[in-house]
Amino acid sequence: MGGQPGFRMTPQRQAVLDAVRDAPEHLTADEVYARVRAELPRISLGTVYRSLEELVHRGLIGRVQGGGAQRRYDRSTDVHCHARCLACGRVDDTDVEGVDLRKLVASRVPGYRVVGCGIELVGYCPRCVKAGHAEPRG
Amino acid sequence: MGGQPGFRMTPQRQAVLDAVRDAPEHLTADEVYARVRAELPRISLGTVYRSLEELVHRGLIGRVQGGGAQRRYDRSTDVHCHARCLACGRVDDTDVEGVDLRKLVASRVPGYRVVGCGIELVGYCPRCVKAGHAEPRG
DNA sequence: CTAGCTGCAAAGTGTTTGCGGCTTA
DNA sequence: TAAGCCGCAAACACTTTGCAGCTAG
Repeated sequence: MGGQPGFRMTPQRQAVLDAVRDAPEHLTADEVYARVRAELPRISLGTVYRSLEELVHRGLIGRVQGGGAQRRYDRSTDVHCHARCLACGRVDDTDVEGVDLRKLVASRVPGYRVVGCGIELVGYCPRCVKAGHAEPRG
Repeated sequence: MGGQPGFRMTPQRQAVLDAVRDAPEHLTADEVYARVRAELPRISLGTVYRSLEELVHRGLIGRVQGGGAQRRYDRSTDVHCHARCLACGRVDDTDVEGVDLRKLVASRVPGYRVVGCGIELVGYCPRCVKAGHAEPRG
């Protein structure tokens, strides 16, 4: 647990890590920024971006593969499936029946060296369905 | 087949459609732009973006779900899997054993209305493996 | 002392949009 | 003629980066 040389878990990084870990869904950098500012009002957006990438690089958080416009971050670094809302962009974890994720990660693509995978279901989240937003972008 | 009211298949749109259909891999807007300019040197990047979105909207091409920075476009609108290269960003079609795509599209996520899905394998493409680029971003 | 980190602001990258003019049904 | 489209350039949204000062080891 001693960490790695030259890496400091500063208050800023801890706050970013906590924000990602405490969120039930997967946050964008902006959303992390908003949450962290409650605790550290002088933190900059640049620091949030740098911290997120650093934490991904250290394996402490994951980055969501899925294809929304914005990048999202994930408290889990395990392979799992995501559900993404086309109306509001929200991303949640989910399960998919009949898909063996371990097998999937072990998939072979001719000539490729495969190192990971992502499954994404796209649709409309409960909130947007109820709000009648179940149409793409208006 | 008759097309829809108020939609014109202009030379620009045809060229964009052809570029997407003729490419073995999935192109970014920029790559489409470069190809189309060979034929229509005065076309603008804005027109390429507008045409691509229009063609997606008409169901003539697909948009790649996967999570690269740039959006990519796909000659097929069917559900299928993609392999994405972490080094060069290239996206190819691929197959995955043991995954029933029809079942996957029919997946249920509690509360969600699911309308599509994407499976993406990430790794390093043959060219980048051979070139020794099989490390993320340098 | 010095490697590492931060806030700030400017620069990048990829995409969208407003507008005047052109084109085609 | 009018609806639709185009090229151009400016505007946008998100992310990255250069820099000077601060901080912890």
